[in-house]
Amino acid sequence: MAQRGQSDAAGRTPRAPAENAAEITTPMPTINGNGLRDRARAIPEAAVARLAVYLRVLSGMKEQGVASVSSEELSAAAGVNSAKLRKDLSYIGSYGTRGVGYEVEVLIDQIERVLGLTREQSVAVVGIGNLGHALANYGGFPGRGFPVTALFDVDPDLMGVPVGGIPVDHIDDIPTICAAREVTIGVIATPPPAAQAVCDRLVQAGVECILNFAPVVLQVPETVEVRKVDLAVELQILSFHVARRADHAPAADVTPAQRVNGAQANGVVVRR
Amino acid sequence: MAQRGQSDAAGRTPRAPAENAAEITTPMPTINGNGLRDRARAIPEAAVARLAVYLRVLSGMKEQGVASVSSEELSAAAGVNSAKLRKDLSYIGSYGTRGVGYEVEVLIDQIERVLGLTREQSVAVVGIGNLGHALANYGGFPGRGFPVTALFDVDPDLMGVPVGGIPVDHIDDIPTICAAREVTIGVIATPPPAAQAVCDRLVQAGVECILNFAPVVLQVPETVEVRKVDLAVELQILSFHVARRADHAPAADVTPAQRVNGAQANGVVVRR
DNA sequence: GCGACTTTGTGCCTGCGTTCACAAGCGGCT
DNA sequence: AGCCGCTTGTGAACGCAGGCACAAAGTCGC
Repeated sequence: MAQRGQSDAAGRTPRAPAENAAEITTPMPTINGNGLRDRARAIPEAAVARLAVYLRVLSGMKEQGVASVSSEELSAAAGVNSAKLRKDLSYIGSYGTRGVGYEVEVLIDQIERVLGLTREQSVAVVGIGNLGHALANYGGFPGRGFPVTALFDVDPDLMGVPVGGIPVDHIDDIPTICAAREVTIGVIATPPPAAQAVCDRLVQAGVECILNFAPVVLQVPETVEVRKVDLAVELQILSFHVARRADHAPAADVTPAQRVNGAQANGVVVRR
Repeated sequence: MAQRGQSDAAGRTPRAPAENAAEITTPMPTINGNGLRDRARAIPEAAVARLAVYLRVLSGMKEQGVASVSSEELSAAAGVNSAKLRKDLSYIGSYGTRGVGYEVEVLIDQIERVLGLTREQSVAVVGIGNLGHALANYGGFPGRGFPVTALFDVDPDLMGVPVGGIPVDHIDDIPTICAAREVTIGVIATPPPAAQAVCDRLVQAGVECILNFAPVVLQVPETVEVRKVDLAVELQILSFHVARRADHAPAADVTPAQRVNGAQANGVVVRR
């Protein structure tokens, strides 16, 4: 119960959203040091993912010279409901102006701050196959980047060969090199059998966040955050939908002719 | 019938249970009644994603000669709660034997049936850059595959060059070639500016499911299913967690175990 | 300077997905 | 043959996320 109380009833609502969410899940405030950025804890995971999308859209707008944007415009461009967008933004504070909208630059700065993009995150990619190559060259992230500072593989032919400007090292060197280069995010793009071993080495090196492309369930200490991207699963989900359609409406079959590509979205007419 | 009123109150901390209990009214989604496969409609999206994971684990078990498995074992291997696993499986029918477990082969067959893997889904990959190469060569999917039957790009140097055994065609030929090869799933791995145009062509070709790797929000008719994989967003989510940790516990910490988020092991101790 | 208009921020309600706990059911043991 | 232990399948509770709708708050026009 930090400084809540009647302030939100009285007029100002400093950081109300953090309250009602935290109230249920975590009775323990744990406002260590500064109570300022602590509300970041209360942001729902799903909202974080969307914030990243908003950030990209905003970056594009900034480049086009757009200075101000309303929740309606931004939500349309990001493909979400405008109420949801406003709620997402309210998690990180109140940076809008009623009757006007949001200042693009301010919003960009705030989202970057919350997402931790103000300090660069070193990334290590393990497994320099096709996918690893793609990732190593992916350098062009929007706004601040995630510099890939280390590459690893087991293939002797790859050792020392630079890919995307970074030489490849042997996975046995993961602990030393990652620690030395202060890698904070590890990306696993190895064949499935090697993934767990690689993961263990990354953890050993102090990496606390891992993006896993290998189709295996990694076992990690609970201090380590893992996100998984599984191409096969994505395809199978789509396959499910194909099958569902086929079962569901066997009559309305594929008729390419009648399906004129109407750029009809969900009622949203975003042109850009 | 369940006298759970007592046993529940015994070990729980009920907070105002009266309110929400008011209107449960189970939707009753017209499940079975006739045992048709039409109930596939009722499977939650999240459950479908997990079914794909179970399928992979089961395939591995089958190869190792495992004939039968309990929900406890399977859930541990898949990194989920055992109750959740059983509920997921119950969506597709009752194929377990009480007191024993599930027959691996039966489960594999049923999951494949529900996911629509019994008929092969032709996949087209558009954008043969680094990522496109990786996808084109990804052929080795578990169990039944998703044969990649068409590749497209705009680069004249790539035309006709086989990648992963399939020649590359120009994106202008998407409508004809995709229709001819009965492509059901399109994968977009192009640069962002080209994505929407490619998407339109795929839709025009009759493709109803699209996997989008380009960081743009695609506008499609509502008959088309789009799934998005965004590497930058994934990294930014991880970055958020790095930042949260840094703010939260500058020193060695005890992670708030409340969210071991991510479908990873929930304190499940796995052999090895 | 005041009123009307615009847009944000959010309380509340609804619905979905996850979790819990237990009865039903099956096999093996005595 | 009957009981006992194990495991499934599921009804019900719980918590989170999404969406509506409105009051608060600021701007613009007159």
